[in-house]
Amino acid sequence: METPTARPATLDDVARAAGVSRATASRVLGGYGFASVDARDRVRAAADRLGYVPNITARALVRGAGVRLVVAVSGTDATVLDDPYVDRLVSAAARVCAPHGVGVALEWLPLGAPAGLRRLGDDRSVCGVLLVNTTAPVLDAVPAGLRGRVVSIGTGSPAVPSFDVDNAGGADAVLRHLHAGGRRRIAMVTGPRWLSCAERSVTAYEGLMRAAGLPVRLVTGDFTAARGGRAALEALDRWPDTDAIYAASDATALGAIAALRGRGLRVPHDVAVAGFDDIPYAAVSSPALTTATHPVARIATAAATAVLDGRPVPPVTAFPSTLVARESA
Amino acid sequence: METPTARPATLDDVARAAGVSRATASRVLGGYGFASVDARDRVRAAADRLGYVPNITARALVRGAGVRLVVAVSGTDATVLDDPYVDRLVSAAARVCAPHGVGVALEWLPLGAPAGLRRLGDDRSVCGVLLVNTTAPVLDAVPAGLRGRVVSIGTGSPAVPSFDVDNAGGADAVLRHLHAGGRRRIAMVTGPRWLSCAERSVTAYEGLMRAAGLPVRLVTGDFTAARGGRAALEALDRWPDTDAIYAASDATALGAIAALRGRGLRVPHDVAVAGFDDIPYAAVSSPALTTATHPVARIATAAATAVLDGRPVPPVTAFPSTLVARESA
DNA sequence: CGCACACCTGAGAGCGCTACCACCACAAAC
DNA sequence: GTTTGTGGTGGTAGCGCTCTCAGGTGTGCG
Repeated sequence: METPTARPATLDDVARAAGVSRATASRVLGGYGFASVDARDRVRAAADRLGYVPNITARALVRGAGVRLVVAVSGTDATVLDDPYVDRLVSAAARVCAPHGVGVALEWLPLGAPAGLRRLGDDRSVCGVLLVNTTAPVLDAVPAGLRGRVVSIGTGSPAVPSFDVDNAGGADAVLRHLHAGGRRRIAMVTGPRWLSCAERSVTAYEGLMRAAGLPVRLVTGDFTAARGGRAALEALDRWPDTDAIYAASDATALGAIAALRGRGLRVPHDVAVAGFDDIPYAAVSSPALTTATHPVARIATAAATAVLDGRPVPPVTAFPSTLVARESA
Repeated sequence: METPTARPATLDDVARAAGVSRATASRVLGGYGFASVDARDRVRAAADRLGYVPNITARALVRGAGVRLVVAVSGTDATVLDDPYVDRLVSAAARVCAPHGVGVALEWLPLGAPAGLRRLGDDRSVCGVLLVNTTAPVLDAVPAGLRGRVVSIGTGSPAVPSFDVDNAGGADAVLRHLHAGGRRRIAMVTGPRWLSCAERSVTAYEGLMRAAGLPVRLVTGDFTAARGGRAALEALDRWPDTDAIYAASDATALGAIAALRGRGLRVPHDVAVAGFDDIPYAAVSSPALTTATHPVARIATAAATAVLDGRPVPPVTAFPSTLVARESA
């Protein structure tokens, strides 16, 4: 940490200060090839003294490596980026990427516009892509040049490995809990129907209901609280004897509870409500929300790590979801 | 979008395809200097045909520009990064940075360890820093090389411009609402006391209480729901006649409401509770939370834009906070 | 002694791009 | 005629780094 020069130190500066060539300095600092103990010490001391920080940009250029990881969220419009779920994903990814000198960029990937993905594939500064809210057409549009550098959070495909919570397992756990609590007329407020990974919990719901000889009552939601409230009331209007609502997300569930309360119904006495995600506020809502865990940060961390490592990854990595029984159901 | 070559097109490819020199192609695509209409057309057509995407890395290297924006969150330990507030900040920043080819990295900046900031200043790949949860010592440690590329979210200093919500104004609005509702024995659950920007609402609280001849009742929190619950009970134990709690964050307020309910107290009948932030779940909690807005995304967007633009910025930019009166107070 | 095989080092090419500079053609002004 | 633009163009240096390659020096072995 020498005198504060205007210009940050370069590898050349370090090499000169250590009395070796740039190649040797690079070898020492890069930890590859041979270097005598003496050279090693001198280079390291010089680097330390000058406050040398390798220029990631130059390294990336020569190595042909990328320098940013793009979180691409598909959806019909850019409001998909406003979701707290996306916030957590991006934040966790950014945390993983920081030590590698990689930055995270957040982009909206319009549904049915494969040009965006193609551009990402032709962009050499992109070291990887995290596809969020993927659908099959999006996965089919992944250019060959991107293979191995792209993973999906949610639905996967043979070409694109996926990381996700075990949607079916979580739905299963919640619905069994509802059933064990004596609920029989369970309506489900879904996520957006075009979102293939969200459909897995719908499928699980339908399967379980049919197997138990119970009625299937589906109302479409979009993971938001506002829509959740409207959807819950819609369900009650269509099927007044509904005694439980299974919401595809905690936000939806919280919205449903508020709407039910607004109509004078007691939760869980009149209608039980359960969600999915176990967001921080689920524990402190009134009534405290029964839900299933969704380890978003762990999923994002694993996905980002996979892309950064570049090692082959199993086609599907499902993170278990466990029931959190509280008061609302 | 020609045949999918294994190697993404470079500027050389485009120049060759257009029958001009690399310099001319660069000029056309970069939109600077002279170029004949003919050359312009040919270059643009070639670029389009080859699916050319400029390599940000190479451009950054030659321009001496950075390629990532670091969100540095100070705190005693890395758990500060788990805050939903940080998630929103990072996500909004990443959204702003994406079109510029800049990625966002999230780092923990240990309190009292200026080496981290110094390293950031010596890192040529860093185009800017967003300091979060700043304290005066951290601001004093900002190296000269970083000046003009660093802004603070929260407390500022003469050398580092700041962007923040109008903490005092928000506190003021909430406390006046509490007072207008007849509350007189108002306890405040603060944020972490070392966090200078959070202290501004404490100061506002103290000022207002003193001016109104009301007792000052402070309990320390840390913005989390869990701590908020414990702090609320602590306040009630120390001052049993407390009729309102002003929480420094919505999470704190939600935790307080849950804890109060657990003790058989009714909100707002027995104790009114108000928060600060207006998070999405404030509207759907039971009772719906009275709070003041905190436009986190707008703040982060403005801060990131300021760093990216590199233009001088006023020392303090305060975003107004407005009261959102709901049921809890 | 010759040869192989370590270990160690520096020269230098080149990643893809920008931007400085020299240059050319042509027209207008002196 | 010469000078001075002015629009258009290409050559090329060089950003900071990695890594190949050629060339050392020293040791063990036939």
